[in-house]
Amino acid sequence: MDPKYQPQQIEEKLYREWEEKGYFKANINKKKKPFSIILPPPNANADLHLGHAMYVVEDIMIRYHKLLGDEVLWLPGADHAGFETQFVFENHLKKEGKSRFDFDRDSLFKIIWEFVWQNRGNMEDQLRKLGFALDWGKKKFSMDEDIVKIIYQTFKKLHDQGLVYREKRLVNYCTFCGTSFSDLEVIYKEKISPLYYMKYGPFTLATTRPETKFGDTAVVVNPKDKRYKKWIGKEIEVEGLTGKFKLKVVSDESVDPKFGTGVVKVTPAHDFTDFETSRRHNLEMKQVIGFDGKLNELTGIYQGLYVNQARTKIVEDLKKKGLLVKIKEDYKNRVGTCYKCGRVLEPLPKEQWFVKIRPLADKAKKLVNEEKIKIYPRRFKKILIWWLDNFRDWNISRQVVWGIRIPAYFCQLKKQWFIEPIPPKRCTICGGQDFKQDEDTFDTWFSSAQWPFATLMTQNVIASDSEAISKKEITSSSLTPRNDSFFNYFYPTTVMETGYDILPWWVARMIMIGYFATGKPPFKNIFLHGLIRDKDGKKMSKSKGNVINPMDMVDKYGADALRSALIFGAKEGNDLSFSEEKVIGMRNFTNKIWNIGRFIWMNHSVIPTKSRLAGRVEGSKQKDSSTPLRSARNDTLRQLQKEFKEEKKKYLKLMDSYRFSQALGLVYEFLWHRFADYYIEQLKDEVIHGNIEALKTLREVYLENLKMLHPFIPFVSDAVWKVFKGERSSILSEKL
RNA sequence: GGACUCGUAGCUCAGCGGUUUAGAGCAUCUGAUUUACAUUCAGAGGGUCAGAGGUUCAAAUCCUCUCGAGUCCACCA
Repeated sequence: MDPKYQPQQIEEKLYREWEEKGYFKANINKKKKPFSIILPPPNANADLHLGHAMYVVEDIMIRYHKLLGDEVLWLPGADHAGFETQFVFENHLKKEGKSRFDFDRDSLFKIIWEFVWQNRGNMEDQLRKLGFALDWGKKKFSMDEDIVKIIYQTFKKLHDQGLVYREKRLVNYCTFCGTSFSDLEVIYKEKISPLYYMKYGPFTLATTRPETKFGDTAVVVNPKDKRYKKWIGKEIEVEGLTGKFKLKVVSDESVDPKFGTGVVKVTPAHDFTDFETSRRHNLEMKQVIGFDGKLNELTGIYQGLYVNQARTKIVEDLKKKGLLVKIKEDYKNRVGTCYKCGRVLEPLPKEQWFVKIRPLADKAKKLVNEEKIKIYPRRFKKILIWWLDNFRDWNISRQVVWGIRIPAYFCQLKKQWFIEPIPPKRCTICGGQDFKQDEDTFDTWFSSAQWPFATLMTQNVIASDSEAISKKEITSSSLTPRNDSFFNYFYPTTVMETGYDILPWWVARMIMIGYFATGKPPFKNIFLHGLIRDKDGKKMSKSKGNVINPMDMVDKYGADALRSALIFGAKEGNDLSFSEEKVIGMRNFTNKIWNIGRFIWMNHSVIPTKSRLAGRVEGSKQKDSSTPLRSARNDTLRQLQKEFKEEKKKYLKLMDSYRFSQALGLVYEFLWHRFADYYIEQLKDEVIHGNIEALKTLREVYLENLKMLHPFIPFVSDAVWKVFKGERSSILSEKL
């Protein structure tokens, strides 16, 4: 054994061995308890960041349950990450002086596919470097043919049950990125938006968006507002920039009489509140801004101007015409922006596919309330329920090429949509050839929402017992004969572990869609971890320059050090502060583990000889073999065994209640400051003089602790284990 | 406006199903070593546990309020 633990010489080789010997392979074993986790699939084309390294929490659970003797599955995969990936790719194109408009749909898809495949291997190698006990043979990609087939079946099932519908509605649309989003993708930013008070027929009203006035189809006031009561139901004539026009005055509770002048113009095509108002009052919708972000032909001389340009010009013209009363320049409001490019989003009316959330969310809520799905830390239960109560219908259409194309077809003859999971040869509606597939792709989260069951349903694993083989199950839609025994054994999965930041995006939707598709919750437990911050508790970001690359840490200090730095002293579910110093501290810990082993091994492997003894004893105090001391040593041994017993009991309790940080802290404290600093120091001379009893006790307690530490620091623990138990042994075939 | 998290040693944080002198890592200071490990060991300094009430024999821990930091959500036109 080297005097120093050198992870660089051990980790890669050891991981390869684990993989080759099949320690990570899951099978169907009805004699064992199944324990399964589906890895939250990283983007296929990106490198891992520290957030991904937090999957170490999952590896801890996986390895711990392996040690408990469960049949364990940790299933890896990658996500195509639709719009995200296309956005990255477009930036890449920009560097070459090109844009997405230089390609037709098919060739754009093809070059993005190639781009993704070129960048794909990195992520998997990085997960290996972190030591994750993933069952690589079962990895899936969200665009695998069989996965897509399942996504399509679910979509059809939702549609058949009236839970998917197509409707023209206001959606958040980024005119730069060229796609719509769901509510969740919108980032609201506080901005200074001058509030313009303008003359509007007999009224004065306040607006931040004068350029939308061409799309106004009514004026609304509060029904209780005495000032305007007499106008309700009447029609007014308004002098505008492009001539006179007439509008109805309606009343609606949503209007706050105290805001502005208490009169609001209604622009149903370009404002969410107004859209709702228009539905309540049956108002016409008039779109004056196009998907290119420019004003359209309904705006007269303003046609062709971008929204911001138009606003400036319209304000000038209003001034000239004497229609502008005043401007509140310092007015602040919140504006929806694109989460990728940061530009202001435009609410625009568009026909899209929506998932009807209410029935799905209600069922999901029941599962959570009845603890069919448990969530840790507990406080997130309330947050999850809040989301399930407040979700609105989910727009799943994206105008992005890189994605899973929606299997919806439009019959040109009957002007109707139909859904087919398999590309149809003929129109389902009229039997003819005249139909066209929807150009749009699914929101990535629509496929992610199906990840747990989709990945398990597409495994070709057959049960080892003949009973299961003879009972080949066929899917309800009978598209593909499928062996469901693997799915049945591992689903619902045991734990879904991910960051709390994607609770509504992913976790909630997996519950809703997973339960809909399978009649079971996709997982029994949810465990949420926090976000990683820098050593001053600040968010890591490229612009701040405080980003730490996890792979650098692995190269410098070893995967074990990085892993334990992410766990040690961090409260589950809370953000944690991370620094290189912390990794160094944990590297010292791995070295300590190594050296404790080295000490025991050195004495263990060398049978004490007289000359050796003489060499050692010379210069020391020479009192070790006297009888009173011997019995004192025996007391020490008993004390050690007692202390270890308590430690292990506490450890199991902590591990079982997901308090990994405390479990690691416990073993850290015990092994370093009790076992090494105290017990080894006490027994050192004894051991060197060949006290077999003392050595045996130290060895046993140490090896037990190695097993306990293995989930946290798999490399060094197994490396030392092999020294003691032989090259062909591994903690991975041990039991706690 | 709603919800949540946090305010504990110089810094970053544990501890919070209540109980002896409140902990860790890093940092600081003093000392040790022909050594399993200097990626080490022994020891020291450093905290009225944000503040104020309350419950209790007993509170950093439970309850209420106040102040401060941060996060998420919400149709202020």
